[in-house]
Amino acid sequence: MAKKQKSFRPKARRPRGFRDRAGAEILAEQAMLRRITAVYASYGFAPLETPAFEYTDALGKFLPDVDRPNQGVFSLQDDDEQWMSLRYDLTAPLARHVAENYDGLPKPFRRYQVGTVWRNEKPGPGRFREFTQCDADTVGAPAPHADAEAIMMFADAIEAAGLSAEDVTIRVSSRKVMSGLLEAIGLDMGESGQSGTVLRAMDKYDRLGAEGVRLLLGEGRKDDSGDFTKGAGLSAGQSDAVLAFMEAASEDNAGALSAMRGVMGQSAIGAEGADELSAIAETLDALGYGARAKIDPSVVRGLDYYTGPVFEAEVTFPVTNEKGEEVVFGSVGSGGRYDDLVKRFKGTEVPAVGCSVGVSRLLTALAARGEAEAARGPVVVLALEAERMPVYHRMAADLRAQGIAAEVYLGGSGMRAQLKYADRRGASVVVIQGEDERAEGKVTVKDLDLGAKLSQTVESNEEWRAGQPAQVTVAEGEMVAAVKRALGR
RNA sequence: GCCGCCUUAGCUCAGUAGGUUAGAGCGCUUGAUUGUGGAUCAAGAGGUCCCCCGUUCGAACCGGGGAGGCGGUACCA
Repeated sequence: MAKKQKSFRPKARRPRGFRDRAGAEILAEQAMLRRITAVYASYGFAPLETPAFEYTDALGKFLPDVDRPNQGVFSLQDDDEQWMSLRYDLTAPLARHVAENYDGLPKPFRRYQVGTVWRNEKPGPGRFREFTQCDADTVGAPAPHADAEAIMMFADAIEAAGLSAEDVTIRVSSRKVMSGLLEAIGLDMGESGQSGTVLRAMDKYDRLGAEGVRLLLGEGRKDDSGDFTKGAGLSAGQSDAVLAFMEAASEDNAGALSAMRGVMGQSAIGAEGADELSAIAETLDALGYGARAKIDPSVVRGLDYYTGPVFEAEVTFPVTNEKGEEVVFGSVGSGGRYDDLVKRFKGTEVPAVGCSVGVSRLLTALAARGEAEAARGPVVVLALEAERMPVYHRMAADLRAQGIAAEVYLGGSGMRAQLKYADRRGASVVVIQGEDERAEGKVTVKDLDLGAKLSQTVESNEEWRAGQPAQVTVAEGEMVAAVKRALGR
C-alpha cells in the first residue's frame, strides 16, 4: 500500500524473428517483386493467391503419431477444434489448390505466386520467421524439359531481381542420384535416420569441406563452438564412396555425370536420375545457362517432398552483417521436382516442378553490397500562412495532376523546421510562397539536392547567408514548370 | 535445442578497487546568423546503466537465475 500504484504499460516490442519494415525497404521489395513476376509472366505463368492459413493436415504437418501439429509451423485450433497452420511455403497450398480444383484446371497448370510465409524456427542472419517468397510452378509436366525450364526461369528471375549471372551459382542435383548413391553403398533411401544423416552431411560439403563431411559420415564432428554432432556411422569404404560422389562436381557437366555414374554402379534409380540430369544439362548448355547452372552433387535440400531434380542458388560474393563481419549466407532461392505432393490428396500421381525465390534474402544480399537506392521523397509545399492553406493544397494538387508526388506541410512549425522536415523526407524540391512572394504573385522553387551540393563548397558564413543559388522565384503560373525543371523532367 | 560473445542516452561506445549530481561523439530540440534544410556558434532535452533475486552500510559494477541481441552448430517438416 505504501508504493504508488503504477499504471500498467506494455513494453513496446516485436516478437522474436519478426520485424517492422518501412519506406525504402518496402519500395525495394515491391520493385523486385515486379521484376521477378514479370519474368514469370513472360514464361506464360498466371498469378494465384491462396490464404495465409491452411488446415494443418492439408499442409501435411502433423507430428508423427501425435495429434498435434509439427513444431516449426505456427498453429492454432479453429472453433470447431480443427488445427490450422500458417503456411510455411507456397508449394503445399498450391498442391491443395490443384487437388481441389483439378478438373477445372488446364494441365499443365502454370502459376506464379507472391506471398508471406511463416516458419517457427530460430532466426538467423537474414533469416526471419516471417518472410516473402515468390514462386512459380508447373503442375502436370513430367518431362525433364519442364525441370530445365524451371531452372532457366529461376536464373532469369534472379537476374531480374538484380544479381547478375556472375553473382550467383545455381547448383543442380537430383533426389534420384542421391538414392542411387545410397543404394550403391548399401543404404536404403527410405530406411532409418541414417540415410538422412548422410544426405545432411553431404549438404555441408561446400561449407565444411571433405574432411568435415568425412567426420560427419563417420563418428561425428565437433564444431568451432565446441558442440558435437553425431555422425552417420558409415564405414571408411562407404565414406570414400560418398566423397568420391561429391567430388564428381566439375566444370564440365558431362564429366560430373559420368563420375557420378561410376560411383553409383548398377543402381537403376541412380541411372534414371543421371539420364534426367543429362537431358537438363543439355538444354541448359544449349540455351546459354551452362555457366550459371551446374550439376553439383552437394545440393540436397531439406524438404523431403522432392522426388527428382533439385536446385538452389547461392550468391558468389561475400555477405557481411551490419557490423562488417562476414556471415555464412545461405541460398537465395531453390526449387525442384515434387511428383507426389498432389497425390496426397488425389491418389493419382501428378508430376510438378517449380522454383522459389527468397525475396527477403535477395534484398539482404543486395543491401549488403550497398546497392540500396536512396528513395526520393515528395515535393513539399511549405505552409507559411495559416489562412492560405487552400492555396497550398491547390499547388500540391497541380503538381499531382502532372504526376509529381507532392504534399503540403501539415505540422505546426516554422519555416526552418519545415525545410528540415523536407530534408528528412528526402524531398528534392520545396515550393515556398511566403508573405513576400504572395505580395508579388510569385512562388519560390528551391532545389534541395542542388543546394546541398553547392553547400559543400561554401566556406564563409557570409557566403552561406548571401546566396541562395539553388532556388528560383517565378510567377505563380510557372510553378509546375519550374518544379519540373528542378526535378530534371 | 546446444556452444560462445554481448546488453550503459535515439545511434556508436567510454566508464568506476563496488561509494553522493553516470560521460563522449554523432543525432535530436531550441536560439543566433535581416524569411530558408545542408556550414558555423550557443543553449537544451534525453538514461529503471536489459529484468528479477541475492551478497553488501551501499550494486550499473560482484554472484545466481531469466530475457533479448549477435554469431556458430543442429533442425528446417
